[in-house]
Amino acid sequence: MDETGPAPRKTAKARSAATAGYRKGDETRQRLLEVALKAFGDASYKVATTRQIAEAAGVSLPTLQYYFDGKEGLYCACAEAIVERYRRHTRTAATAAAEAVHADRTAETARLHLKAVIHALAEFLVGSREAEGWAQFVAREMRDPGPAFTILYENLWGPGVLSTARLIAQILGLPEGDPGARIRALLLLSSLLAFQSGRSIALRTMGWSAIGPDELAMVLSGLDAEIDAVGRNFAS
Amino acid sequence: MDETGPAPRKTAKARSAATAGYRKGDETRQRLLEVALKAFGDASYKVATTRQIAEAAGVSLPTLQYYFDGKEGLYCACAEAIVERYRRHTRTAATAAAEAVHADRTAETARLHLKAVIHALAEFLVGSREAEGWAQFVAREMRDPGPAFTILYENLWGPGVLSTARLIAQILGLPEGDPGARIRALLLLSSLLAFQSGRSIALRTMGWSAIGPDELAMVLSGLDAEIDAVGRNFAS
DNA sequence: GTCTATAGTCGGATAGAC
DNA sequence: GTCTATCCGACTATAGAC
Repeated sequence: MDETGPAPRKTAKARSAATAGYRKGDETRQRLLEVALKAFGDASYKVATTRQIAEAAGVSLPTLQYYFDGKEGLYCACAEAIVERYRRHTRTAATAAAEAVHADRTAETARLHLKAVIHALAEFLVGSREAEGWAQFVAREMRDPGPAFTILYENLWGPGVLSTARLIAQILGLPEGDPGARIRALLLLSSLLAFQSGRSIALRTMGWSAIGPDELAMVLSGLDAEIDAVGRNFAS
Repeated sequence: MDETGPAPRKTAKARSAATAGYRKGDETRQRLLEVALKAFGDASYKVATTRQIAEAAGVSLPTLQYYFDGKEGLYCACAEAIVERYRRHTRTAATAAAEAVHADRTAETARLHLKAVIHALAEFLVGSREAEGWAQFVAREMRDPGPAFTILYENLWGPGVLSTARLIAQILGLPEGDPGARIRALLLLSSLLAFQSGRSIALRTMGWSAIGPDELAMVLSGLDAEIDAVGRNFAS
């Protein structure tokens, strides 16, 4: 039950690193992965360099080759690590919402759970210092699809958008899978990124120097207002 | 009154290209700029290459050097060109909204103009085929601030967010410059990017193959619903 | 497992002819 | 104004010793 888990992560050439027994070099592998997560968070796939990563990890270039079979293998390993860590961070809210959808199909229950999910996501994306780089990684791969797009779409974006859309459909009284609900889900999730991908703009606009707990609370209340408004009918 | 205007765009070294008279090479310069806009739209500053740009423009590398004093100069010239073209595209809606703010300070007028501004922006960002690359350029520079960040923030993001925030504040009955209104403005503008930066996710989620007039209409109606909800009070 | 040394490629920029 | 030729640095990956 380690950070990365024991199972299926080696590429063909690097298989030997996972032979049964003590696996002496696992710590080196882990250090490389950690450094790479940071590096690929700071810069895109093309711009980040294996030299820089190897140096920061205190190993030489061929070592990286040995464990991950090259730059692309390392990049994809990072994507898988992000998926796994993201799951651990948001499991609670996600399963609670999923159960609620089945247990109590009223609009107000769905609204409460939508708020809970969005709060969890916002806290993860904006609040957690370490998640900042991961979010950048995911956002970049979304905009300029690369070697890890499929991994991230199938494990993060796809399920996330769909479960959000399900909650919104329930609030609006629409059938599951309604296109309008999906659009609203995309708009809502995308607005979250104002304070993540768009951090430099947001800081400058708000006159903040960082997004701490107080700032996060203001953002959350803005998001709540948006969610409160979903599906309300009003005159005029 | 040409595409780029006559005035102050040369760097020190490239000054000679703008000496009085016929300026024989202006057409070459223009061609390079056009190609560069496309190239820097498709790829980031680091990833796009001057070789590729020069070749696509049908000139050699030193020519690029001659007109723009290197890669960075070309990049900033692109940013300035985008600002200028964006202004031409949205002048109408922007000035109308600005006047309305002064003429008629009711919430409903502000709401109508907010819708008009957002529609104009969405049509520009999502609808216009040529703006696609420009939007990518701007979005990238927002996330990873580079040589052109200041140009784009001061001329695009800053004014855009502020005028949106002003309209929202008016709808909400808050004083101009209220932080809550600014947050709502950032959230609203950021949600627009779901169908721009997030195009690959959006297409896949919606099952669309492209965003044509019909799809754009659905997005606009989602945005309208969001705007309609701003500032409404409702009993739970 | 991890290293040194190096191959092979490609990037931006410059010198200097025309 | 625009070119050809070239420099030099940085990158990914491999060969092969330890």
